[in-house]
Amino acid sequence: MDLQDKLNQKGLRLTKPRQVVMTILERATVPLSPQAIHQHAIENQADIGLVSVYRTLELLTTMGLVRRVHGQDSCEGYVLASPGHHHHLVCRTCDRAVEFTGTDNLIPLLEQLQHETGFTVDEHLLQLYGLCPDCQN
Amino acid sequence: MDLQDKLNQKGLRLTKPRQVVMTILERATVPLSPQAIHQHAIENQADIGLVSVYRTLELLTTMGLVRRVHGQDSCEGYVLASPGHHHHLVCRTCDRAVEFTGTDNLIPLLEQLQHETGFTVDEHLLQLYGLCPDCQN
DNA sequence: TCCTTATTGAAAAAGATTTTCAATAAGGAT
DNA sequence: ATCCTTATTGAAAATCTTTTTCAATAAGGA
Ligand SMILES: [Mn+2]
Ligand SMILES: [Mn+2]
Ligand SMILES: [Zn+2]
Ligand SMILES: [Zn+2]
Repeated sequence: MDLQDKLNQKGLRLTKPRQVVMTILERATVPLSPQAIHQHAIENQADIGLVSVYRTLELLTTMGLVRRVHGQDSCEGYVLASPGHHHHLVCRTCDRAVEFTGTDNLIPLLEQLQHETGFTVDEHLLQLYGLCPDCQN
Repeated sequence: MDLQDKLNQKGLRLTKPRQVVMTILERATVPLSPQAIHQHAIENQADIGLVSVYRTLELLTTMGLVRRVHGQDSCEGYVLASPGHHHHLVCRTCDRAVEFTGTDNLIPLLEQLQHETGFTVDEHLLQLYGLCPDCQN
């Protein structure tokens, strides 16, 4: 089922801005801010408004097609999200982000914490930072 | 070594805004935004400027005394950071945040990823979200 | 092709953060 | 205790980011 169907199914429409944002994110190797996405669009002769970039990112995020990546200091930007449980490993120098599959490494920790704190834990944010092969020299 | 010394050591000074921000964070149970901190200050008759709150948060963060906590959607705010390796468990309803000690649960995952991706991994961001005991009803 | 209405984009409004700069005060030196 | 240097403050302005409004447009089902 492609983007068109996923949208139409909910009474939503496949529009130029939505296609453009999606394509840009598909090609990106680093998390992109709304501004950066807008810039890319303009450079590719795709004349869409910044407002629509914001609106599209919000939509795609709630649809689970896009994920927000947090930087160490400020919030970095948005990346395409594969379906399922994933996290990101981000290069501190060039910002390149690779996705990795969530494991159950955390389960013992979660259980211990639920026990100790009385909290229930149902979501987590895990991001790793380091240097990509190219940036290690 | 107290805050005074830590600052003086670097040629920096212990000022009213810095004391006030630190005190407010010490008393807080939820991550606070710069605005929220400023508001607290005013309510406590401590007449400091919002600009200084920003500057102080940046300073305390680079000194490692304060940590920025990311929300699930937007960036939440700042909390006091105990020295050492810690993470936060945040209540999705009332925002209460409890700190927990970093464990070595992640080590196998890190090693596997370094191997598979060629990245070196030296930092990570881990935050857990759930419901605190009070908010479970 | 027509019709409904979701969506767009320009402009304005609202909010958040940073820069500037003269006035102030921290704290080492005398 | 008093000076002196200079780090720091805070008001205002500048800048940047995000949201709201609303008339014009264009998806896409009929
Ligand atoms: Mn963030
Ligand atoms: Mn996970
Ligand atoms: Zn890199
Ligand atoms: Zn709670």
